[in-house]
Amino acid sequence: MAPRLVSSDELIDRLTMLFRRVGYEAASLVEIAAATGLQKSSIYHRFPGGKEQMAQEVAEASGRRFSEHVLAPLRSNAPVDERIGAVARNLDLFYEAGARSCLLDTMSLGDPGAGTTEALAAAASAWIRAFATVAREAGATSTVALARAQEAVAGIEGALVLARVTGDKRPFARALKRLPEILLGH
Amino acid sequence: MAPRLVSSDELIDRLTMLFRRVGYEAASLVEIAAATGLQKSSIYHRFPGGKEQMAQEVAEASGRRFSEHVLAPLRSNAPVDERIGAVARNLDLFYEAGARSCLLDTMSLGDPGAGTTEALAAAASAWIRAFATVAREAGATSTVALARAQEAVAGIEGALVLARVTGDKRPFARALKRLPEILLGH
DNA sequence: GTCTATACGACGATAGAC
DNA sequence: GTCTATCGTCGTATAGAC
Repeated sequence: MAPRLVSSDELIDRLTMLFRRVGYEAASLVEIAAATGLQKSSIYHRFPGGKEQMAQEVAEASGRRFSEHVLAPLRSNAPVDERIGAVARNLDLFYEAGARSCLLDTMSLGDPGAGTTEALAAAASAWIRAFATVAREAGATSTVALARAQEAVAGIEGALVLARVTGDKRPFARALKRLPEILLGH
Repeated sequence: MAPRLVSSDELIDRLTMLFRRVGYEAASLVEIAAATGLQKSSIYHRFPGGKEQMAQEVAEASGRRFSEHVLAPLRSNAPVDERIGAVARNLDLFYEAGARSCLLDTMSLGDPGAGTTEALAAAASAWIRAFATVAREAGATSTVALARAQEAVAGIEGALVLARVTGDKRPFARALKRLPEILLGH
């Protein structure tokens, strides 16, 4: 049994980077091999289900990590605005100040398979739910909290699209800055 | 000279629909032929530059039409809030209440060629500029007006991403409803 | 578990008849 | 201008040695 040249975590990491950058369809196996440092057939040994399985595992892992790391401060017992500030800083790192696209966007085009589509939907819902919980703590009804959470997430996703298309990352910075106002009410 | 089975405008229309739905990379020539009702080689007669030329012409035409039709009410001399309301209704039709994705998003992944990328950037800038002009009319400085315009466009683009991923189109409706507040100041 | 080599279908694109 | 037929390449995926 030859030693693993690339750990499972690192493999997912590098695939995640690739899918975020070019999306699902444009990520060819040649690029996947180059990005991971493995040969095509070695990758199939890790993902017998091929590209669809890679996409699904990336989507699932990314949703998990986003929840565990980026959104983690929301579950602390610091003051609400401090928690939101911490999440904003995490988001700035996660999206590299707007330079990196979001998997929810880039992997939801083409035909990445049902499993991936479900994983993306689940990740989006979890994010929105986490934001909505904070809004509720600030006194909003569950309906209003959901709307505020969706507005906040949409603002971030849209700013990332703008950054990719126009190169201007300032809207992303402002979307993060507005986060407290949006979630806590204007 | 055989008669044109599909007019040039209709050809662009159908290609636009396809690219909005699946993006650039996932739009294969087989799908393009099916969507347009022409054979692959007939399409090459119209677009000798192949898929890249199709993408570029679609991006350019879409930017033009968006400016001429969707954003047109902004250039009338009705009261500002009425103009914005008219644009919101146009946007609702253009994006079919959130059911259709935006070309700025779906065609900015993969490698659609330099011409397409430039056309998308130009279209995004024109949209933002049009919104910013309205904000300036409402008394905002040019810096603030730009920020408001970008916030408004990002809100719409993000809501479209959310709609595609989660299936929930309500954030899009709310993004349109917020349009006056955002552009005219809170 | 990784590699080289290869199968083979789908892809973008072209040739040439009508 | 449209079609049928076809080209070469690149795509995903496998086989089998080490």
